[in-house]
Amino acid sequence: MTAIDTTPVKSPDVDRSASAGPVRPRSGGRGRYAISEVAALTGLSAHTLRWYEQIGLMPEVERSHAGQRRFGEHDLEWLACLGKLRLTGMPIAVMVRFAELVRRGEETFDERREILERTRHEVLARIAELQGTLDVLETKIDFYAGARRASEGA
Amino acid sequence: MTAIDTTPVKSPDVDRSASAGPVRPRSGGRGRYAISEVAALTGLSAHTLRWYEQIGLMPEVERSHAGQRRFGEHDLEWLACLGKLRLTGMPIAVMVRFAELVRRGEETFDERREILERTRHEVLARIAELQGTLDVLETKIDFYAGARRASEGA
DNA sequence: TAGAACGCTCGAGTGCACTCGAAGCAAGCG
DNA sequence: CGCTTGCTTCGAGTGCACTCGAGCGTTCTA
Repeated sequence: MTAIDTTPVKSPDVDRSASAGPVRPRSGGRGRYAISEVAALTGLSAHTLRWYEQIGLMPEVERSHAGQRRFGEHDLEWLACLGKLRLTGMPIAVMVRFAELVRRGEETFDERREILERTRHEVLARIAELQGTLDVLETKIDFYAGARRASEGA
Repeated sequence: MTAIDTTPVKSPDVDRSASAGPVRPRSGGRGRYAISEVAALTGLSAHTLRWYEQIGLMPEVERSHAGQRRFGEHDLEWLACLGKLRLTGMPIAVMVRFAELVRRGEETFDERREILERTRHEVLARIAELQGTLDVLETKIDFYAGARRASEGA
């Protein structure tokens, strides 16, 4: 009951853009990924990954004996979660807040839910807005297409 | 046939946010609006309106004898159009390009249509993306709501 | 006609989300 | 052993879309 802080969005829909070739584990250990591997897997740059940790978006990544980051499966899942939140347009500051709540444990479930519900409303509003622009766009496209037909035919 | 460069999106869905009280015409002339009036009508700041003109987003606003801007109905329609394009998420640079094409006249209908079609695709993609995040969001919200019910009941 | 309110230009500043570079240490291969 | 590759920290730079301020002229209202 303590490991499910991330809400199990197990879908490995990790965005493989910028990945070149198969990712082979660098430092043996089961699910221990070097930063470059995680960069390849997530599409985020190594710089960005370090920055995420620095600002408190990552819980605190394990280090190798030499001090290098070793990301675990758990970290990858969390990054996938962050990716989804980022897609909603959620500002980094809110994601940081959310990450903080996750670190604090189960007593923050309510606030986490509130954040997600607010986000849901914003996403719905944005979708409606975009739907509205679609109508305008299509009207205009039809206008230009019509103008083209008119100047060609007859 | 020369006045319809804007494509007549006549819907006066001008966003009246930030408008305080009724807008009374400042400098008499039929549909001649001062910058503050246009700001109130569109929700854009006077600074932003000047900046839009400066970067070539506005065709070139008329001036009073003293050099103050006097926006016409045509300008308002164009601003409404820009507002819609902005809602699509279109970058300013593309809007500037579009404005330039509008100034160049009817021979640019094709490129205008292309821009709008590209935009339409992007909007559709963005909507799909947001729909995807909605699913995740709802799953997580349900999880937290469920956890709350579990800790309260039984 | 005084004075507040408004508008002008030009250039600098802001906030966001990265993105990059420099200097230096560490790992691992031939 | 030397070399490439990759990692570290820190701080500065980028691109976008505004946003603001200074300093000065104009216009409206009492």
